[in-house]
Amino acid sequence: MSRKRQQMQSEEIRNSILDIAQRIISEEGLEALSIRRITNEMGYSSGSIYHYFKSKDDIILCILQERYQRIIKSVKPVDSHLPPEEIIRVSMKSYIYNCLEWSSLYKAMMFSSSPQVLKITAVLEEGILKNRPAFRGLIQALEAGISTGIFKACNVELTAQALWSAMFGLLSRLIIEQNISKEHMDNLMNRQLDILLKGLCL
Amino acid sequence: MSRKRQQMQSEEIRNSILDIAQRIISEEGLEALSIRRITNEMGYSSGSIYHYFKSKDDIILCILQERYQRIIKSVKPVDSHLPPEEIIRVSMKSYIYNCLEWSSLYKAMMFSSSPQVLKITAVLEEGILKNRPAFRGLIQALEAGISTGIFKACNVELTAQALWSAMFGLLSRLIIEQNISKEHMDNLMNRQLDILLKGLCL
Amino acid sequence: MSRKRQQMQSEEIRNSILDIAQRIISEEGLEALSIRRITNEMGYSSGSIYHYFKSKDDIILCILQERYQRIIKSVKPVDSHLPPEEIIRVSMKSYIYNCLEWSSLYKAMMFSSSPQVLKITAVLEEGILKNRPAFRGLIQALEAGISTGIFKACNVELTAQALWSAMFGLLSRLIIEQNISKEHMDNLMNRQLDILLKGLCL
Amino acid sequence: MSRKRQQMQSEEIRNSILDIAQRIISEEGLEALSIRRITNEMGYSSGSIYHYFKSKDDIILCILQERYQRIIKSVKPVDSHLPPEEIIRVSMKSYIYNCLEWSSLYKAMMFSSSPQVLKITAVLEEGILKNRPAFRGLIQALEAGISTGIFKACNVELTAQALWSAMFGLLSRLIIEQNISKEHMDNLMNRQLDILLKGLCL
DNA sequence: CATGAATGAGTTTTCATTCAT
DNA sequence: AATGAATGAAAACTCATTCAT
Repeated sequence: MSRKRQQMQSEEIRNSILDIAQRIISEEGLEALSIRRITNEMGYSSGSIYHYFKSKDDIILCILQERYQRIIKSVKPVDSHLPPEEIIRVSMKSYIYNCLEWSSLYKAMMFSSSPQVLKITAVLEEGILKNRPAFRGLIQALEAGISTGIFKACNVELTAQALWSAMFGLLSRLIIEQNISKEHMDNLMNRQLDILLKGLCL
Repeated sequence: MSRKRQQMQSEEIRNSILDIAQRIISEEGLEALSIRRITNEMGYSSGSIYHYFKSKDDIILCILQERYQRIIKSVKPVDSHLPPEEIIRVSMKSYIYNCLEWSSLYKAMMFSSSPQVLKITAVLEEGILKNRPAFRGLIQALEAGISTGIFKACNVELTAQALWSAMFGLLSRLIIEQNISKEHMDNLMNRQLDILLKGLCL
Repeated sequence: MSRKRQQMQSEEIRNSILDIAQRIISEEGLEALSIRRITNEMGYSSGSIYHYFKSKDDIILCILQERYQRIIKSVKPVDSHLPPEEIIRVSMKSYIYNCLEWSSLYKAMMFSSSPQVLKITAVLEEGILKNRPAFRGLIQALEAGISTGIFKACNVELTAQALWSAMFGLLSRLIIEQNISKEHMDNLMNRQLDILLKGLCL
Repeated sequence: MSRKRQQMQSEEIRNSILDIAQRIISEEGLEALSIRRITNEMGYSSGSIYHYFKSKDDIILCILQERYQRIIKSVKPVDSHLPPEEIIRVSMKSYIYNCLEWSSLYKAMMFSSSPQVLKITAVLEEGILKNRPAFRGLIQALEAGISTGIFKACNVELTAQALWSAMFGLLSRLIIEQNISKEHMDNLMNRQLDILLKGLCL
């Protein structure tokens, strides 16, 4: 009984460490993350964190793996009755806005070449998109667009990779350059989407 | 005579500092760069670096200006008699291949949000492309395409930003994911360029 | 038990830091104080001081608050039934003798223009004497003298500042010049006080 | 011939070192003085200063000895036909204003307990004022005041020391506390002088 | 399980001084 | 006489990690 309770507590503490660490990374970037800050905010002593994680790197990895996916999943699903172009346009913009809110974490994740992280984030490899639920919507929209004769027939995976990379490039620059006005952001997104969607058509 | 010789040596030492710094940045990222590491690798005391550079930031800036731009400038110019579409296609592919060869340095620079670095690398801000010689070719091609009636009329800067960001996204993923085959790379580039160029047309 | 013991130790270490710092300041001045010197003399690593104080400035502030004020407060209170002139004369002489015993620390503190130090030591600013308990006696004596018709009516704060500065000047020279005989010291103090007190009268 | 000229130059360079050092101390304080700054401002290399002075401390000492007296001497002489009270009042205010303009240098000099400096600055010792030309005016005014029956008979040297120390105290605090308004400064000086001069009278 | 003291290596920068040239 | 490269010690501060308690 008390063991179970302790286990629960232990799990909770682990989670609260991750929560705090995630918040620090999101708000102030990876460089601002320190063991001291986490433990201070928890009201714990600095040594205690080593009961739950074996190193700082371990914490970071856990956040990337356990938390990042929440962000991706939190992108609101788009009404699938809309025309395919509209689905692509809306979902991409929604993805961008969503990730901009977690930009530090997104950046840490998406710019990492660590094999463990790439297991989750890689998208360019051939055949990989089957394992990426987040791409399902995009692929279905492309297929729908092709079958309804709006889009030109094509290699759907390759096209999804090309499209997503384009949007990823814009999102990345928005995150990196930091000071782009909301208005200009919209212009950039719209212009890029106009080009991409026009480019898909017959 | 000996004065001249000293100057030579001085210049050589300055360069070797930049070499070492560049290597560290390329191999381990900007954050891994420290004065101590540079001087240790040179067998110098840490203070001596201040004979050659007035601060760490100064070193970084020099690498940006003296080294990074070499990479950008080493992109072969494209025959300007080609049709605009062709110019865009060829120069973008050439840019990608070129940067892939210096991928570590390129990554360190293009993914940095340091204000100094952004002074050189930022591209999204409104009106900024006038100061980016590297974009001259792209902008001229767009204008040429519009005036010859191949491309639809548009805001040229905005379009250049959208196009370049798209390509930057693909290039970034190629660098980050590392293991993409040459063949698939080409397919991705071609597919993206097909979409983008088609998207520009009337 | 052991917790309590640890706390004791902790308090002792904190005090020994302050002791060492105070000694360095007294013997060699504020500028000679460095974290390294303190920790070296303690046989500790330089970082460890940050367990006890959050910065060097914090240490200085503590010395000011915990140590310097002891000196000021150790000035024996003067029997308030004495005539105001006598109160001023006795308390000023007592202040001088007292501070001469801690002359190095007094000098280090009173000659410092560091903002932190001035927070505690400044006296000339208009309206500041309300916050200086050490001046209460002087001010009360002045007010008493005025109301009993011995002293001429005047701006009491301004007068207190002028009087105290005069005495401070003599004390400072006594500390700086070092070699003044006890007898001559007394002559100087008495002569200055005679002038000052005569100067206050109607 | 050329040797003489070289000697001249050598002397000139020495002086220009002192000039620059004095200016730095006056404008920014002793802590701001560095060999590098001096040589940079002269357009010389850092090593060259050691041909003219054997150390930084040597430079500081020379400034204190060779330059300080200029400041003291630059106090404008007061019209000796004025009444003694007026002479004392005017010359003390003039001394204060003068020294406030060179406050860093004055502070460095007057707060030093170095024997070499004290040879020049000491004033409290018995019998010492005979050797202090700067005190001649004050002593003469006191004697005049006594012989004309305005001031009470007294030990003139002791009185001069007491008066000067009082003024020195106010001046010191003005220098140390830094932020006193011109208006309040005047009030303080006037109040102190009122007390002191009244205190001298019969 | 938790503490908190302690370390030791790390960060950038400054500076007086030396010395071969 | 002058240079300028180089040193080495110093400055304050940070931080992940260890470990006895």
